[in-house]
Amino acid sequence: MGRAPCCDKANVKKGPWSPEEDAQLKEFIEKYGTGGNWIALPQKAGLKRCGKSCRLRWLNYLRPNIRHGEFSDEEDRIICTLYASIGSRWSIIAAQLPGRTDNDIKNYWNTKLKKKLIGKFAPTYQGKTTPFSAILSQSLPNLSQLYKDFNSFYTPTKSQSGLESPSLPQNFLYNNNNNISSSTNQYSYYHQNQECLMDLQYYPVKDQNMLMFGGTEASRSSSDGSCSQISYRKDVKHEEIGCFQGFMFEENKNFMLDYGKIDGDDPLNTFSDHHKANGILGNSQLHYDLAEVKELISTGDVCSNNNMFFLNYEN
DNA sequence: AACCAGTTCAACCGCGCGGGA
DNA sequence: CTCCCGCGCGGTTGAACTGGT
Repeated sequence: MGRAPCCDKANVKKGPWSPEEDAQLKEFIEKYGTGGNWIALPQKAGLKRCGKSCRLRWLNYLRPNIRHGEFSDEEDRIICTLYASIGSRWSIIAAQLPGRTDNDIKNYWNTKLKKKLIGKFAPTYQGKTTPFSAILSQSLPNLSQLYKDFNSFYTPTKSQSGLESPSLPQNFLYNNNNNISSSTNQYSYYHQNQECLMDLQYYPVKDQNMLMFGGTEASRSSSDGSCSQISYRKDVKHEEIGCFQGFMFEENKNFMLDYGKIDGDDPLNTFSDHHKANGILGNSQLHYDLAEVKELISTGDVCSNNNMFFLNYEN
């Protein structure tokens, strides 16, 4: 037994709105407002439409100052930045773009922008073509914020067993952050009122100033002392995108935040395989060093003058 | 001209949330 | 505190459109 329908489905019109209906709705709302009740509005306005349909039509098309048409580069940048940090919260993203609706932005992202980003770069590494997308944030985040972002990117989806954490490199570096335990090297946070712990690994890459930080598996503590392992995936739908990585640059300190592999059944192994395949894990070289990334940015194909961005690797 | 595949985007649907009774 | 109801949101659908053969 489902929820009661919001209107009499048999007596409401569905499908595209006619110009007459548009005019009727517009005229009514301009005259009387919505009255704070969309459900009652169609009857008052003499429309054979569901209240939700009226609301959608008004918000997406009829209300004043709606903008349609091409998105500017600046709008692209804002959408990418926000999507990278909050995911598919279209209404919040829309709030940053005056005149744009959440529906418009959602459609734009799903049909154009996502593809545009994925196809933007195709540099080669060891003979492999590696699509590359870059998304910049407004300002240089501090490490604490970076960890918060990291937290927001992940959500436990299923239990998994049999995964072993890779051993930490000898020259493991510890970052002094409130959420990270120096003794256990675990990042703690709360999900669904339960304390969750994530093992962290730092891998030195390329040079001493560039570090990699990866959360590849985690354990959730239980009251009975048992520990079950959980895999982590992105909260947002990035399955098609593949492995998402973020870099952060500070003066003389270049950090790479690795969000790990997010598709495949075994995040730990795919993470490892992926990075082994690309020569990232351990002391070997990174795809792009700072100079290379700066060069990519300077081509103008991605936004510049920001300090944090996200890279996309596709296998 | 006809057909097909891919793309776009308006609109629908179901669900979670919050406010009021 | 619980229940009900409307709103708002994000995901999905499908008709219309476009481009290629």
